[in-house]
Amino acid sequence: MADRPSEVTAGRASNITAARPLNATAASLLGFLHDGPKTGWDLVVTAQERIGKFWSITTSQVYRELAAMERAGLVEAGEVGPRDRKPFALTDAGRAAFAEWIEREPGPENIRYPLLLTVAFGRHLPPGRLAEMLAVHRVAHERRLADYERAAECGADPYSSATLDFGIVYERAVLEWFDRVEDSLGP
Amino acid sequence: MADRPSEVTAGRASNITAARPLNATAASLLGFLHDGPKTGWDLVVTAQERIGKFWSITTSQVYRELAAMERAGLVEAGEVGPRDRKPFALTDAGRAAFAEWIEREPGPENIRYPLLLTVAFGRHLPPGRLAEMLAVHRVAHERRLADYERAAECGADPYSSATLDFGIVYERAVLEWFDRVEDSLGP
DNA sequence: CATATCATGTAAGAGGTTACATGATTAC
DNA sequence: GTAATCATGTAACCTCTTACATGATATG
Repeated sequence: MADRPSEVTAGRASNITAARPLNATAASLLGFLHDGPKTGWDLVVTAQERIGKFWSITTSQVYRELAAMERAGLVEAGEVGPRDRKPFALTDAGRAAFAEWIEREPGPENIRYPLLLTVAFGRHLPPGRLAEMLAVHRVAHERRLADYERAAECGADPYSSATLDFGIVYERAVLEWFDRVEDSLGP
Repeated sequence: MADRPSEVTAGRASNITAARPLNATAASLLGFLHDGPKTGWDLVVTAQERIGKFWSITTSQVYRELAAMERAGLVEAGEVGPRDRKPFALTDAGRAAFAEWIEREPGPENIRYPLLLTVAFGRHLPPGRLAEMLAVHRVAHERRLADYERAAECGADPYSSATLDFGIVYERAVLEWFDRVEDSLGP
């Protein structure tokens, strides 16, 4: 285990209090805890599987939010199990905080796609280099589409299907875009 | 004008040095400066117009990155004009830093769409409420698609067209998704 | 002369990433 | 026994957002 936190630079805590609305990442963790207690590790894995396509979460964040939510009384640590597994369970306050979060109007999406920046400034790049970059990203999207379509074959609950479907529709659109762009910027 | 920065808490400076590669936001600003000197304000407006669809930038960031890039010698302030307009021009070092940035492999995209989180946890919401939220977002996407299509009618250089085209393809895909989701989660 | 817009920025901190440290247990 | 993976976390830092402060100039 790492060093004890120094008093001076102890990791800036995530800002979770009763007064402020939850951030979406913390809320998601609470969401997953509705299915029963989970450890930080479990949550990382679950989040990656279930919302990783459109909401990336790192292990650092998970442990930080869990600690903050424990301080705020939204989750409760259970008994430490084998391999230091430390399960967290939802409290009533946590359930209430989640309910409040999910009632709120979801904010606007925000896409950050560095490749599009590169394309936007494409005139500063030899055409071949740009085509190369596009090709690299195209195969990544093809692969993802294939993964999603495979996942869609084994059915799931309607909510998971809906988000998976978003991924499929999105990836198809991006691939269509690659076709068009390779025509217009290629030769 | 605001208070002078205190020595203790002076705004954390953006970390731009010759040693590290530029961040994408700073690089974009340099990209726009290839068309001639611009003030912070100009850059905010230009960025919003040209890359705002897939790379949001705030005024705070612009002024901070400009200050950092000036310290690093990547841009040079010109004479202050009317209304305190302070134009910045690209230096040779800035041109070189941009060239280096755009040669790099662009990173993966990252989409964060809170609505999808809400859908993923939709079972915790009365169906009508979820439908309401979907409807709100649908009209936002319809509006954006219309804007993009209007913009596409007045042609532009191929690189701008390509990124605009991404927006169009994306918005159409999202609308298609709304159709499907309203079917599967609606009744 | 009042309001809108142009224009500059600071302060504070939330949220996210990267890199690291540590050790237990399972599978080969 | 050694490598992979499970599992917990800290430290450091960057990036981005929100809220605010300040004033000049154009427009009605």
